[in-house]
Amino acid sequence: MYTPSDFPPFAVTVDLVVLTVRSDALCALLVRRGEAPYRGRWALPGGFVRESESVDAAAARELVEETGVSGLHLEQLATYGEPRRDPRMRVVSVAYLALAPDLPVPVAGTDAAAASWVPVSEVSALAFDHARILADGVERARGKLEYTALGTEFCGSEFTVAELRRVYEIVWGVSLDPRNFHRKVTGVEGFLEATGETTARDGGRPAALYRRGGASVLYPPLVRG
Amino acid sequence: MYTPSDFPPFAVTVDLVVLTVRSDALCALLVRRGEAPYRGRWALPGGFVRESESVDAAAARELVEETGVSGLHLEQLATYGEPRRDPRMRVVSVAYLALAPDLPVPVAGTDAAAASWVPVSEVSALAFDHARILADGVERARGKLEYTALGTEFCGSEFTVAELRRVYEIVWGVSLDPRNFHRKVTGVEGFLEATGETTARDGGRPAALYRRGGASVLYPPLVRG
DNA sequence: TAGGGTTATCGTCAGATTGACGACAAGCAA
DNA sequence: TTGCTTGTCGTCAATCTGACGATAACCCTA
Repeated sequence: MYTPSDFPPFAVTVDLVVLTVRSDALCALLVRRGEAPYRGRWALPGGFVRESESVDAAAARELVEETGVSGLHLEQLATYGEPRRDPRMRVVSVAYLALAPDLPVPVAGTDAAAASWVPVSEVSALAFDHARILADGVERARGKLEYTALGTEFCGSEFTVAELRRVYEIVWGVSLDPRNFHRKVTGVEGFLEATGETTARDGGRPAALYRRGGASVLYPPLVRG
Repeated sequence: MYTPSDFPPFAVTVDLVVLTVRSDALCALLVRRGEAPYRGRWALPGGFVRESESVDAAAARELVEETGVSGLHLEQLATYGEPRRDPRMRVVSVAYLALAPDLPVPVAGTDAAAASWVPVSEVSALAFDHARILADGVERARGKLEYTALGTEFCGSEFTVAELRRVYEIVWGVSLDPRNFHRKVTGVEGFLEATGETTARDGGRPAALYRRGGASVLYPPLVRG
């Protein structure tokens, strides 16, 4: 009915673009490769999809393994399948984008020598085609902040409007008017949910604390700069 | 260095969601399967990725084979990799979205018994998980029309504002005010390029003909109904 | 050849949204 | 108490949107 020549065998992997905002910079989670090829180079975390798991499940599994945290937002980014992107064999990689709050130091994975948060502006010479995947992920994240409520994923469970604004400023690399930003995000139905509490952790007048609201799309969208 | 158990072999395929607007309906290109499994069922066109071609190239090749036309807009949609989505073996499928003008009758593919444009509202019982892939493609197309200039891809090389408006109305399933739509699309810089000619093919007063402009993103976006 | 029907295009106007920015509130430190 | 800092509310002009009136330019038919 069908023969092996009908479907050349591929290896299928997942690669993760995990982004966070910390120390006033947009950072990506990278691992240093412990094995050839590209031994010693920085790369995106990822791994082979197992025989009995879905591709999405493989991505979720790797994400928990790398960050030690579950429940993070995870979405498919794109699939990369150039014939020679891995020198060993034909590999098709499904990339995922995850947005995380400022997590503690990442866990060193099983097959990675080290894991670290690296500001995306300082990333250079990644293994394979991971530079392009990372760039695609950053661009997707920037776009997502405009018309979805995902900016809150970079914050903790409770946050102030100013903290959220700094996320936008850092991810987009622009500065936003605090008063207009405040009016906008508190005005969009379902974006933020007031907790009733305040905090003075940034000095100055105490700010109201909010939680993520139920809305996932923002209409009208926020606008960059 | 590595053993077969590290990377279980997968078959990798591409599936195409090819959409067009014809006879006042949003239609998808479907083929009737000539082989098991799902023999006789409608399915999305697609096929195996060859050993020496990239996944993107495989999608482009299939698109030309199925439509007989090259140069259509083609973009990655998503990748589907549930373990049992193909009963024969583990298959990961990369789906692509293509938008086409009203093409002549599609060409019957090599391994498909028949190919046809089917209104998406009348599609039922597709093979594999193709119903979900088609739904994802339609939803993506609807969204793309809001903030990109891709609506023009459904039109021929020259078209009137009213023809473009009907595309939006059919894809979104809403009705739009002709006067406001006209103001909007002719006002966005780079969206439409006047040819200087007119046509009266719809009866009534002759309408100005336009070509696609260079813009790919629409700012501000169009809004659904 | 004068209407009447149809579609295209321009104009108007009120309401909503945006961007720039003034003003005041509420904490901390000297 | 005086500043300094950050948060929040208000104002105002410019712009955009949605609803819709009016006119233009073709076809058809009487």
